[in-house]
Amino acid sequence: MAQHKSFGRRILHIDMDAFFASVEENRKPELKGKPVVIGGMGDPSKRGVVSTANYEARKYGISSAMPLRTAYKLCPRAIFLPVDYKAYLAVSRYFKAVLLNITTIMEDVGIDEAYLDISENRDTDEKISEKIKTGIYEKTGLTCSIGIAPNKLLAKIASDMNKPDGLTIFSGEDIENRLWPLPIRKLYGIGPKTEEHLKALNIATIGQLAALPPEVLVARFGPSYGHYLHEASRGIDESPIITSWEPKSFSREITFQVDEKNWQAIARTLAELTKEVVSDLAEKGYAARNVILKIRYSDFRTVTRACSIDQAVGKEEEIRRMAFSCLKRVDLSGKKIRLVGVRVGRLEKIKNAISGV
DNA sequence: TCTGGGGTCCTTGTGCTA
DNA sequence: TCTGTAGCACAAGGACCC
Repeated sequence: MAQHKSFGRRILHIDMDAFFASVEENRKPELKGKPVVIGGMGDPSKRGVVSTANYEARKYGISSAMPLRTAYKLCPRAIFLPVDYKAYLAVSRYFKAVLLNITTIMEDVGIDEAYLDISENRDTDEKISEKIKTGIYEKTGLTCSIGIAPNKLLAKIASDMNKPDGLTIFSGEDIENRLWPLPIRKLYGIGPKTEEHLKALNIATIGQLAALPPEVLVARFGPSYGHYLHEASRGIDESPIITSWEPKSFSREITFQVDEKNWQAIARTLAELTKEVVSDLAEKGYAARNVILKIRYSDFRTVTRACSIDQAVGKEEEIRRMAFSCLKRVDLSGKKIRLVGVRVGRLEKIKNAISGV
């Protein structure tokens, strides 16, 4: 893992605007101005959730992670499309090439986001942003939002402040006036559960969180996360830009269209998923020491069973045998299964691997 | 009634060993 | 030999991210 860390940093966070939906609108101009929802198989009568909704669809209250069926109820006239990951990846490569022209100190964050360390760049923030926005628009026809701040935490919050096609520059002096009035959910790392916990303590804004003694947070959330919350609420973040990393696991999982209780169907699905995971391992040149099975029952209760060995393996029969030994330890008697998944971890790089990626 | 898929990291509980 | 404890590894679950 390559890390870049320095003091007096200028970090830029870039987030593509409604990325999947924008790519679709770009290649199908007839979609422009209409509500567009991307998710699952593109069929709102089937199981799946919203990956991205364009700004027109968001007016109806449709948002990411919402079940497609709910989105359909909110806006039946919306156009529902399946996720075409390959197409979005191709566009992603174009816009990241533009970023690499600015600096090679870039951290990839998924398909539509990135951090850049522009500390050594002599241009002004405005000039750099203009170069990026123009470059990306020329290459892809898409717009993006940019945040620039002394660290990753604040840069990310900044890029979200002025969407779409925005630029927000955040300095250390803005903590009190611009960070503290924001709701706690705007802080990276605070999800629905932590929000609930904090609301129970009458904490609704980042400023109120910053005013809490760190001991209270540590007592409530443990040393690691408690300390993180205290620092983050004060805009403190020393985390480095990570320009390269090794994967820690590969996984595949699938939700059945209708809950399944037939053992053979579950076993068949597990075998198929295992095959795909093994193909990932081979393609990326890894072997695994750990196999984890995941089962979700119809009541959404989720269990996992793991199995480890001393010597890393990459052959399908071996991984499948481990996955099935895990399956035997799960109670399936008369129970309906919603999801089955398999993950391989404790990866070891194989020498002389054939890797096309 | 509804709640995807592919990841990472952290916490907690448990069993082993010194 | 018994008991307590600390450290470690691992399994399982949970929270969060895009």
